Amino acid sequence: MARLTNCIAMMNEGIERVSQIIPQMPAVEARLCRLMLMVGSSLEEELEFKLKPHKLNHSDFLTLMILYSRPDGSSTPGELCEFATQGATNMTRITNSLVKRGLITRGASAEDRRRVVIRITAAGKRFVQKMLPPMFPRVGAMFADFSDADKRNLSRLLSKLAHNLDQLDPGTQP
Amino acid sequence: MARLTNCIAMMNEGIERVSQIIPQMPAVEARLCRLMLMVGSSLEEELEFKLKPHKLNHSDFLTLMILYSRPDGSSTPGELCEFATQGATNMTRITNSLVKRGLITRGASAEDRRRVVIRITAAGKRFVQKMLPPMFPRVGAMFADFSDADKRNLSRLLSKLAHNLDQLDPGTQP
DNA sequence: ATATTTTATTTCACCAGTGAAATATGACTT
DNA sequence: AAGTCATATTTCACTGGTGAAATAAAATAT
Repeated sequence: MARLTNCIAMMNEGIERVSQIIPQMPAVEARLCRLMLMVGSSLEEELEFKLKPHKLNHSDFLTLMILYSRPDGSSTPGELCEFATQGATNMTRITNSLVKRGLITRGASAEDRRRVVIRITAAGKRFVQKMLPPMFPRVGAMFADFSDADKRNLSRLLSKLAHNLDQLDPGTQP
Repeated sequence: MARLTNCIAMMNEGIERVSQIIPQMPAVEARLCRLMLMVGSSLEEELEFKLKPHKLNHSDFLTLMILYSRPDGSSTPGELCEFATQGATNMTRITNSLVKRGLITRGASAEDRRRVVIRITAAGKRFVQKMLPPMFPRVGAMFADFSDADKRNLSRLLSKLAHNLDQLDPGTQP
């Protein structure tokens, strides 16, 4: 049975009831937030499902993909934290785990001894090149009935929301 | 500085580079997925930020809100798991924590002794009614520059994606 | 040249979440 | 009536994530 759409229907009912009790609640916006969070959770679950056979989780995968996408295949824990929206603590743990699997290496920085240089290995690159293609059909299938205009619209609306979230964020205000 | 939009820019570059190495990658769809995940993460962070003064996390809040929105203010752990997309293990922990704070109660079911009835308390209702209004301005601000058509479009596209995810999900296929 | 502040990463102890197993109960089959 | 299977929840041991503190190094101020 259709779980996510069911949950969405129940969420709609719940928001409807709460907005009757608290009429000043911005129900349309609250509902959009909730919908975003639910779809996001489901996307994450779908990604973790695809990664499971490779014994990777989302964070491992993202870290590896960031390194793979770099021209020189390297970065630092600090940069990886920023790109992957992870804490330093956790990036240490993630990189430890990937080093252990021989997918990346950890080295000293020539210009700053505080820094660590993380680099994807040849085995890591092969691992990514092997892992990605089987994921493509399901990624395509998620948007099977989206027109080009739909995709552009979704992109525009999400980017706009991202910009608004940046304006709000207390953590990044100067 | 604008963190999320910066990460998005870097993600765009990364996807561009990977799609040059692996031309058969559905880059548009991969980018939309990644964008969804990033915006979702940021929404979650924004929500956790709003909840922090109340010493609640997202799961506690959602569980409490589901109970608050029910006509009779009650549910079972099994139902709560379904609505909140949580495991049974974690729902035990979440409900234990909310019981401890006096926001909900745990009782026996009259018709099925395997079941537990979770009910929001008067204190829990007051807590919700006090907690929600200060959240409204920032919820509204997230969509400050969205037209009504934008909101309807976002809703339509997310619902469509949700439906596609349900079609894909191996966990719920009959 | 020295002291102070800032930055980068790791370690530690903890929190939120999970899968497997245990327990109790209800439904179904024989 | 008894046995088997399914359901609901909790417990246990673990994983992935966090904030605070520790450590080392670089930048800045004096």
